[in-house]
Amino acid sequence: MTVRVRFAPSPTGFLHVGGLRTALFNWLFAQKMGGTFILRLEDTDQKRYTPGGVRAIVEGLQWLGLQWNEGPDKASLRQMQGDEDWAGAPDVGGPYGPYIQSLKVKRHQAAAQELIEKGMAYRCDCTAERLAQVREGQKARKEQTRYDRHCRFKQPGEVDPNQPHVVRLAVPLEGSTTVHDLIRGEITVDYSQLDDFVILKSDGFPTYHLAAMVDDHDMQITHVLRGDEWLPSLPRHYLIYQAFGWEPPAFAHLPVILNPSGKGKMSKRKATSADAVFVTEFRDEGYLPEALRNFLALVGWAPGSGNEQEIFALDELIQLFSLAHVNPAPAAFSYDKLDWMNGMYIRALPADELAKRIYPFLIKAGVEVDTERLLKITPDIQERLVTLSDAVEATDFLFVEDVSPNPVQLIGKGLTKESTLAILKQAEQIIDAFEPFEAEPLELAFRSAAEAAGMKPGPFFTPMRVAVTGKAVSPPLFGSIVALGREKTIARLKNAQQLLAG
RNA sequence: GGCCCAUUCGUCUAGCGGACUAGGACGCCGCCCUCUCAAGGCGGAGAUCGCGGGUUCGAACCCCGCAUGGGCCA
Repeated sequence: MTVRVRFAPSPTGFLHVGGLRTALFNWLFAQKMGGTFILRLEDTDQKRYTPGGVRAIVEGLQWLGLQWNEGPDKASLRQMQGDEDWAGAPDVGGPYGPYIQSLKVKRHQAAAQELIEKGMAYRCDCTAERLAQVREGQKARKEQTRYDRHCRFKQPGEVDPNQPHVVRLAVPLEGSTTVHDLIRGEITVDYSQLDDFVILKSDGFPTYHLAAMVDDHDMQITHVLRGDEWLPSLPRHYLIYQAFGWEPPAFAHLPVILNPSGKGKMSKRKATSADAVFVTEFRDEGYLPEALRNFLALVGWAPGSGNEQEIFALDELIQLFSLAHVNPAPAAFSYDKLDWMNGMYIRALPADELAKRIYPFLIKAGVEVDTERLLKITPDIQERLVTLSDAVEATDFLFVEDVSPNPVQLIGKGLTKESTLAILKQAEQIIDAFEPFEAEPLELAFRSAAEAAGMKPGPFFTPMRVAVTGKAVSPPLFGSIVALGREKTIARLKNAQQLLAG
């Protein structure tokens, strides 16, 4: 049997890193097993739907390179609440559609009906007031609050199907069930812990429990890899499969991702405002998708067996991935390590490719980019970038008319105004006619100049650096000068001299 | 409150009964390299394997309690 897995997010408007990680593991597992990766939109809970939610999911997955084999087509996307439709909308489709939960409500209702007929579920018309009363009585007696199964033993027809009611699953009154998790092993739960939970709400919509199980079955899902927060409801899900007489898929519950502090689930509210949580934020801050993907693969998973590698090409990741090496313990999200990894990926990029990726970040920052200069400086800033957006600050001096050096920085440590002026003047003269106008020969020339002046290169270069780039910390000086061009360099050297003299 | 899951350096992890003087990575510290900043190289500190009991000739590894953290439900 071929493996079929699914990623089934709610279109809430954002794709959270936790969700992305779940998607990644599903995708990796599918690739590894030569299986099918399915995208399904779980939009049944109307409250959680926000316009643009589908888009956030689609773009997030595509950005990371997680293409699905089956999923919503354009027509059903258009039918969906909110009339989701945009130019880049995916049109994947597949034989087990629709892949949008709200479009299957009829199917879910029929499924509930089927269970009623089988005697595995029943209609319940208990009012909210009665339910509250029962709950309070239980509280007063310090019992577990749960539905008291009042309607379970009513005569057939006693609950009017045409009046508002819910449908509840008839949970076995005694005994226990053993559920299996691929990561944690067997878990036994006593039926007395479960109550007759609702599978169809009074508005006719299915609950998650019913809808997801029916859809998983309809789509012939073989492995459910989902967040660990679903583990407590696994017994209910087994019960639903049993009620229908279906064979349940294999389940694997992935550990949650915790805040960097390790306290509490990773969330926007708990994270420092600067910390990214949503996929779009990582993208906009200049993380490379391949770096985030590599990093995310390592939260909760490691190749194991003595393999200490951490940077993986995609095909290696697929090759090595295994559920057996998923760590069941929750893991804190380390921005430090992500930063390091992003830097590794940036340095591994060919320079022209890097320049291409940097370009949109400069444009977005309002920079008037001179492509030729960008191309020239890229190799010099490559090992200095943590994220792509760092390039804005690293290259700003190249794309403005003038810089405004700070006189205090201009006169470096151990220098005077006079000696600084002399250095700038000399620099101007050397650069004026220097050939070839390339970083290495320039550097050699200036090194001999420094030596002739009886100075170490560092202090000698400082006034030039500040004059040309406007700051004390910059990319390598001669690469910067070459990228800027002879004319502008000389103008800035003159400018700095004027600044000091005046 | 009930139930479920988890627990190895600050963090991510390797480890599946003897190979552990517990390995690697991020971060941190130091040195080297060096035109600033990085990157890179080398080295260092950092874990009585949450605690207590068992099982065993032998336990980070198996079992039981407890504690703590997390999650779900209310």
